[in-house]
Amino acid sequence: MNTLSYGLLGLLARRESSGYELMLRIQPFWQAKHSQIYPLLSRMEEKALLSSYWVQQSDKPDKKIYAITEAGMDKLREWMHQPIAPSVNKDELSLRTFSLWLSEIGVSVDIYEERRALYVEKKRYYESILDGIPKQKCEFGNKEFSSYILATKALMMAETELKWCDWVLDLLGQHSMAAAGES
Amino acid sequence: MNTLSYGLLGLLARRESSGYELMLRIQPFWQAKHSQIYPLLSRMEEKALLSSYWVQQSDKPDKKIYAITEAGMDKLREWMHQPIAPSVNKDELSLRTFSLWLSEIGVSVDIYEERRALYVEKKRYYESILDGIPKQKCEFGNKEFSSYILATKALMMAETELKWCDWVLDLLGQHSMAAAGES
DNA sequence: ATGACCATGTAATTAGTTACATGATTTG
DNA sequence: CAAATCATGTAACTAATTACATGGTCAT
Repeated sequence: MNTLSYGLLGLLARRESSGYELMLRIQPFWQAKHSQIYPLLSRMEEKALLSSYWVQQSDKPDKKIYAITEAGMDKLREWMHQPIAPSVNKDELSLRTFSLWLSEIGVSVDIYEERRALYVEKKRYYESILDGIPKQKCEFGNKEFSSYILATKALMMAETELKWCDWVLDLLGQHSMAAAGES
Repeated sequence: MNTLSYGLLGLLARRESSGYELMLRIQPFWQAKHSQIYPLLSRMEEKALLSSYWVQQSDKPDKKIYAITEAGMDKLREWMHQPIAPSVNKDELSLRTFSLWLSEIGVSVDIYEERRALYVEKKRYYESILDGIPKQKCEFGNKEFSSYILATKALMMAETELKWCDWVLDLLGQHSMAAAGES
């Protein structure tokens, strides 16, 4: 049982979902493709941590709905007492930034403008998520509490990254102006 | 050539290093173990992107120093014009937080206290890194500029995560007090 | 003496991506 | 009419981790 499996159990402990839906639901926390999730769900069902049934749909393809079993809930509760691995971040932009001295300023500006737009979008997304969470339920013990603090974190992080992009773009702008003044 | 390889080229474009040192230097941007880096370096040397020589040491084990070749620099410069992949973040704490409603409050407090300590340490680390960068060199075009903006980002992110931990711990504290008042 | 740091490497396994395969419906 | 969304799955490959293997120095 890897971390992703426990993540899927956690999602299914809230509500049953299709593999496709689970793939979408887990994206904010753990980026995994459907080709990794489908075989995992099969193996978890073999171990009786999940059960499933097919739902016929007329307009869309049929779907297989997974639900967590009591054995699955036990596994999930067990996991809650295990040590937590430190986060793994793999950001190509950081590696690229490290070699920025090899780039022209115009190319650099484009890079951070692009990232900036991404974080503006992300910020809007998490703001809308937070709007959808009823605040009176945001207390420890409720499922909404988790969603609330996670969405808040994602929003805070997006805001910080956005601020950083703006700051970098400002530094790059200053440099361009100084270069223009010198010529 | 994967992203990690280009990251290693970027590090070596600044200064030559041993595999062990590269493993340490790349950690802030890309978490990779020595067992992944050593074979990669070998393959990059085979492709003539790197050259190497052994340095005898008396007190410590001998080491193999890698340097980037002109072909390696060309590859690196080429990469600078390629599209940048979005960042991948895999944080077990997020998955765990999602299932927090299954935990007791004491266990939850411990989890965020632990993470808090980690970010306090991280904040201190990046503050010391920033102290070590001469500010007059922090302009676009210098190698120091990259280090400066990357360390600033890491500091900003650590501060945000720290703020979030404090906020969560405050919410958990409020809950404990409310529970005590009710009893 | 126990563990951490330095230093390099390989072998076995698991995790994750890309590509293949299918096919209807909706939106621009 | 092209692209995106919904929906499931497998096959081939690459990336990454864990474990094995060695061995000296230094600090607690």
